[in-house]
Amino acid sequence: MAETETFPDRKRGSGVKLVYDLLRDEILDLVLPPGSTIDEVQLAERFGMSRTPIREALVRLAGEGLVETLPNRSTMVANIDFLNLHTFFDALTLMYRVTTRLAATYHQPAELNAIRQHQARFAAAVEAQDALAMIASNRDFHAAIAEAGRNPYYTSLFLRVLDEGRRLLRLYYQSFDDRLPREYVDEHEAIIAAIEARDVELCDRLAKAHADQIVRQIQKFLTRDRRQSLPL
Amino acid sequence: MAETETFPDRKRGSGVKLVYDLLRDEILDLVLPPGSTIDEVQLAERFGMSRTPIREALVRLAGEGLVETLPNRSTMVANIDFLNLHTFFDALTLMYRVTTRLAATYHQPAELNAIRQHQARFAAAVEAQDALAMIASNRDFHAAIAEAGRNPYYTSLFLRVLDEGRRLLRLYYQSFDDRLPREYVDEHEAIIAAIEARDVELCDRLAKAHADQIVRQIQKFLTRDRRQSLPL
DNA sequence: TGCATTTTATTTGTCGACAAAGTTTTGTCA
DNA sequence: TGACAAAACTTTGTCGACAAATAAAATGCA
Repeated sequence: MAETETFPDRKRGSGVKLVYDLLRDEILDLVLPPGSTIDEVQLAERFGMSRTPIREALVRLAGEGLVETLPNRSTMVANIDFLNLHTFFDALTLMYRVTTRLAATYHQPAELNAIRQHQARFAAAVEAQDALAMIASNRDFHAAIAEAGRNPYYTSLFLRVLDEGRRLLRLYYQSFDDRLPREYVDEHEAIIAAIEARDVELCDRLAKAHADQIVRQIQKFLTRDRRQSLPL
Repeated sequence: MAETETFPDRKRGSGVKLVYDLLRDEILDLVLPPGSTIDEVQLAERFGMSRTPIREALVRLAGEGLVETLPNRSTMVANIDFLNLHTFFDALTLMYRVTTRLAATYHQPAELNAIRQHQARFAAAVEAQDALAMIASNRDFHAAIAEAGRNPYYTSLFLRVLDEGRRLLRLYYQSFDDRLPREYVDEHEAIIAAIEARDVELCDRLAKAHADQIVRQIQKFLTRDRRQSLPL
């Protein structure tokens, strides 16, 4: 039997954010599978509110490409575009490099601290073999680096790319029994050190290597031979 | 006396797009000045519809950063952040380069054609000294190049940056009596040729030079000495 | 049975209404 | 007069209702 959610009385104006955040998480953690339809009325009942705030949350999600709305028809969770993954890898790599470079130049002590905290959480998640926490803290780690780079244009694109990556990584680790690699922890540490040393070129190289590593892992997963798992 | 707009019967679902497109244009052409407040009820009367579709259009505009919404308070046209223009220049330059490079690699004949058409309109606008048309077609020209590059992540960021640039350029040419420079026409032609030749490195250099040129012009405008125009 | 067409049902887009939050005006007292 | 409080007004966020659009079911016909 499913748990019954209860949403206590909330302040006027908080409903949209509540729905938005929850739907967003459910989409990115693949709780809502790509392509599945979203029912406004059902959500309205689930959250105990009218359709108006639900719709606003959906419009915002659509603006970020996490949801697709067909006119006069249902809105559905955005599909993962496996055919054009190379555009994703390309953007991911460039954004890793650019944001890490900028962080080396513009970071301030407090920001480096925030980055370290996310890294600590990331290391703990890897240690505990907690895939969801690892994916989330990895995203936060790189988002914090982008913040330190202080370019809102890059940050917003990077967040979008990282979110898309969150879905891919979830897919990846689901299929490999959630066994998490430790080399990322060390790579993160090296990146932190390079940012602190304000070594732009080293940051660039490390960011590129880090991106390549991730891209390679995902590609390995996508191109692996699935034939032996077919029943005969 | 102001012209009275009339909006004929429209199909169900078209209202949001109508409002969105019009508000967007008015914001980017500085018809709605940055910082000015937006009245939902007034818009609803103006377009002859209820507040619901107006609100949805505003939510979408907020998602693109063209409008800022204060909870329980008015929503206003986003301000231009003059203090952090360098982040804009940085992103603009990088996106010029990246999208032009990708266009050189991935463009197809039809797309090159579209790019040429925008360039023709751009040249005509410069010839006619029509600043608004020139700004719009310049944006379309570079957007078409991004399209040819086929990376939706880059395209979406680039469009956002170009839109922000539309406001800045409008400001620029308003203040200089809308006298339009012709060198951009030639630079555009060179870029087209480089894309057609699929010369990635040349595209990169030309895009960077083009970006630098624009950045320099805007900076010149922003830092010019305004003292002599003060009344004594 | 298989296909086209009408009926019914579901779902979306829009509306008018209303209450909560915020803003301005009015009123009171020092 | 000037500062503070109360009242009146404006604007926003949410709701329930309804009609247009689509999807599903039922019906008719060969």
